[in-house]
Amino acid sequence: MVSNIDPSQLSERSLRLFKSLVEHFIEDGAPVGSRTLARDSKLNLSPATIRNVMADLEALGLLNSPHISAGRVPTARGYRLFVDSLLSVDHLDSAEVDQIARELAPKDDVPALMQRASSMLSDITRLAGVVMLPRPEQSRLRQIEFVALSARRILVILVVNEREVQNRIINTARDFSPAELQQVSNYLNEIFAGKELNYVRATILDELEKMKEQVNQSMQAAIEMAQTAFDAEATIEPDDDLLFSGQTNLMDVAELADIDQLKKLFESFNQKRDILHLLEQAINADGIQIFIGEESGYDVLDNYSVVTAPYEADGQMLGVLGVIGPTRMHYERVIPIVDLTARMLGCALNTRS
Amino acid sequence: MVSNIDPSQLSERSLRLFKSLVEHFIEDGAPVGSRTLARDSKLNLSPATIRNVMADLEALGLLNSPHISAGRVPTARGYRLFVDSLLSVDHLDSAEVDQIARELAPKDDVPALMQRASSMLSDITRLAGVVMLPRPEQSRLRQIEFVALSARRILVILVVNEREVQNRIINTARDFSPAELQQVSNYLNEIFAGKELNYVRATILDELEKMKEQVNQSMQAAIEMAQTAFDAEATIEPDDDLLFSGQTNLMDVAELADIDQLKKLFESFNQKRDILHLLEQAINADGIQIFIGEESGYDVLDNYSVVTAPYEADGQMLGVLGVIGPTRMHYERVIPIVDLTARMLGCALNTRS
DNA sequence: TTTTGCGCTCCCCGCCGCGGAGTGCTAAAT
DNA sequence: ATTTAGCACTCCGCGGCGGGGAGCGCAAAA
Repeated sequence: MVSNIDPSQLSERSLRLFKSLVEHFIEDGAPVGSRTLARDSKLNLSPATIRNVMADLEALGLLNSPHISAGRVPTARGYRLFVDSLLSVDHLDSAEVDQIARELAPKDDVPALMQRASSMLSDITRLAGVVMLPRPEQSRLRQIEFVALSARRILVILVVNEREVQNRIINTARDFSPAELQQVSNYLNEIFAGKELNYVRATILDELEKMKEQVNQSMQAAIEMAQTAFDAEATIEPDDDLLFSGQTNLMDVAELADIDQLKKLFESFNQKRDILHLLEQAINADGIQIFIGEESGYDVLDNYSVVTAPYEADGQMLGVLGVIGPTRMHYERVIPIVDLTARMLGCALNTRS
Repeated sequence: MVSNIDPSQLSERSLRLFKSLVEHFIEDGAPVGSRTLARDSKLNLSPATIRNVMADLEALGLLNSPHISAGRVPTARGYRLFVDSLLSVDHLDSAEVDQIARELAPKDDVPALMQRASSMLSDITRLAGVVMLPRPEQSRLRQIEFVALSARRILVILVVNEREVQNRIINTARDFSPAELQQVSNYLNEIFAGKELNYVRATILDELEKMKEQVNQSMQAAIEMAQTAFDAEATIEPDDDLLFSGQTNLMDVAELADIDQLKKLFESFNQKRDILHLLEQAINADGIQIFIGEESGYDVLDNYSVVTAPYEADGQMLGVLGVIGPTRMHYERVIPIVDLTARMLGCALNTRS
């Protein structure tokens, strides 16, 4: 990877011109020429001077021109400099703050909250929103409960990691009375509460098999039931831990990009893998992290930028959310929105006690 | 709506030519002219004759030409005649049958099964797949349970309609002991089990408010808790009862359609409303139903056809699934695939006792 | 160091003309 | 009475052409 530009290498004037150019390009999407820049930037300079400056900036890899006689366009490296050192972040107006606060009111369940966070991001920014759901690095079984639906259909409830609840219906070979169920769950909770779920799954078969001989007959059936329960649970892996929304917003903006590229992007949304990897890189960043164009390392994301922020609750990192849009996006608006959303979502998830 | 064409109005020859034309167009997507048709159809006719026939077919509204000197293209009405009276449905080869059977093996939970049905449809047909989930016409509360997570965080479990489980965490104003919780759930089950969920929600506030004065203090708190639980539940409505997949497949095929139209289509997938209405029309059809182009009545679906089939298990209609693609699709393949998938899915859902 | 002036490049757009594909019509053939 | 052949016509798509516009680099002047 090529090193980034240190802004102190450049004169004040170059920086101002560069900033002006990037802003201009973000606004119009058309290559910016020396004349326009001369007109719009406050500095009173002639186009020719500006051309010289631009040639220097191009030599540094901050700009390039699509054609010899077209204006200049920022490169990924250029955006990087812009974002890191030149950008003045917008102050969100209170209407927007209100909207975010309202949408993220902690009034209902976690998945719905995530969903709303994602669609809110895409609505406000008019780009694609994405939220990575809390992926439990390790799942500790907190509690297991059985509820009788009918004599032989039993609802198994697993509470994992404070927040997460999984449930599943199993069928048993014989009838169980509510009292028995209570007994079984007490028993299992005693043994397994606080244990790591994979460990539970890995060892439960052996362990229980051994115990089986030592306990009474009613307990044997119970043990078999537990085996069924955990075995079945093994298939439930939180695979869909990425929520997108507003993908269609990208169809407007991709005036530039052809449909093939768009298709590739959408497909990578569906497969989730690449985006997931990218977001995982961002989870340890403290605060906003931005991947610009080819920086991400995934070629579907060339020409796109991803603005992310991790969110945490109760002092624990939970996941990452963000926005995907063209490199040419209004960073000064998007950044504070993503930032605020992450913090608000954190609050909404906080000590839901 | 304009009446459809009765095939007996037309000569054998016209029908054969028409069929040949439609097949040709489905294959290439280019308007079909008299020369090509003369070459490819078995009938030994000169282009001139065929031109006459085509002019008649156009007068009937089965064909039209994009421009005066272009070939002919089938209209929606034309496709309708083709599909209803001329189409010979493919026999699926056993590999495909196997694939469908394998993917729909009833080995895990209902949502995952639906998801797989949808993505399988889109994979096999290379179009967009859609599955409408069983929408419970009415939700009867079967059972309610409380599980203490900590003293003030309580997991509420609602079992609805035999199959469905909803859960939700609420926070209480004061501590509850497990025994108390048991008491509360017994109490609520006694009153509300078997009642319709909307009714429960509608009346619970009043009812409980009245009772409140008559019971002891511990019960009062319990009642408040129940209010919280049901009130919160009110927001959980099975809204996501439509599963799409393979939307990106449509981006290849839409060579014809511009990106705006595609965007509108994708947006209507997201909003679900229109597609939902359309599928609801199909739920009472017995077997395959096809909406061709403008027939659907939704203008986002102009130029697209929807092939649907309802699926049922245990003798009860559960929902509808299908495929969305360009009007110019290989109906003879898509139809048996949708049909088989619906039947297989029905089997997989059958008596999941 | 900045500006002016100049020549040059390249894109964009409208225009033209042509070949190809296909049509409709009429008159001849079957 | 059909079917076919012939013909004139229409329309699309494409490539080439040319002018206008925007922009650049360079060199010489300020």
